[in-house]
Amino acid sequence: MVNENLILSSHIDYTKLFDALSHPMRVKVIGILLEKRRYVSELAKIMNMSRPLLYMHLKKLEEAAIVTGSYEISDSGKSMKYYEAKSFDVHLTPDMIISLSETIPIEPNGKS
Amino acid sequence: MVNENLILSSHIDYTKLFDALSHPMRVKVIGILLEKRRYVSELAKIMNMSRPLLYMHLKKLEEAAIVTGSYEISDSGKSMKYYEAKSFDVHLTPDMIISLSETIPIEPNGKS
DNA sequence: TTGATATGTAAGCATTATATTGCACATGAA
DNA sequence: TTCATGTGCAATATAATGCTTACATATCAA
Repeated sequence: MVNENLILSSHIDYTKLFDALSHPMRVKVIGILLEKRRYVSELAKIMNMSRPLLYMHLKKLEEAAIVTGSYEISDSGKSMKYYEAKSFDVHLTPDMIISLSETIPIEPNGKS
Repeated sequence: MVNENLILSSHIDYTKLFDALSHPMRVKVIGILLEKRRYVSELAKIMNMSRPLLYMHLKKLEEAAIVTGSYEISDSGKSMKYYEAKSFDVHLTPDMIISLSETIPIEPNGKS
């Protein structure tokens, strides 16, 4: 049986993954969500961060498939958006980077 | 004996590391330099990239301590700047991110 | 009805990142 | 001297990020 909460390495967009991990506050968010799922306002309070800014970071994390959000109706009837972190297992080594590097084409002007 | 070509995990600035890896062309550069060291103009030709742009990327990689540059006088007497990639071994797992997350303070406004 | 709490998102602004063009200097070989 | 090749970097333009303030809607409880 496949663990659906684990990101499969073959499906990873590494550029997005590394970009998602390139900001301390996003790493912090992942750390918090790995421990326990949280809804947006709750997370914003913990992080001491405005919701618009938090949304921006969550969007990046979601695009990198590190976290997922889902709506839920609380007992009191309010709509809550819960975020949780997925599991992952990426081994960063020279061989891994060489393999990854070989999948990257060299464009005419070095762009990508 | 310590392998001086290996980045020790205890010395890694992960934000800089991930930021360095967040651009495809930089990953490509690392892949190329892991295979063989190259001097700047040579690398620029391989990458099909202007030197100023390549310098910008190399600067980021150097700040993340993934590559190092050094000058050398060629047989013909010209000054060449050679770049080579260091080795590394980073295991990206939930536990690792949680540990990393715990080192990141929460600032008053979520900044960092 | 008002207040607290949840959602979402638009608009503006400052700062970085990315990428180009152009110039300068040095050396060896033709 | 001129050409090819190596070095470095300034100046500029454009795009993307990061962050704030503000507004809008919805529900429950007082």
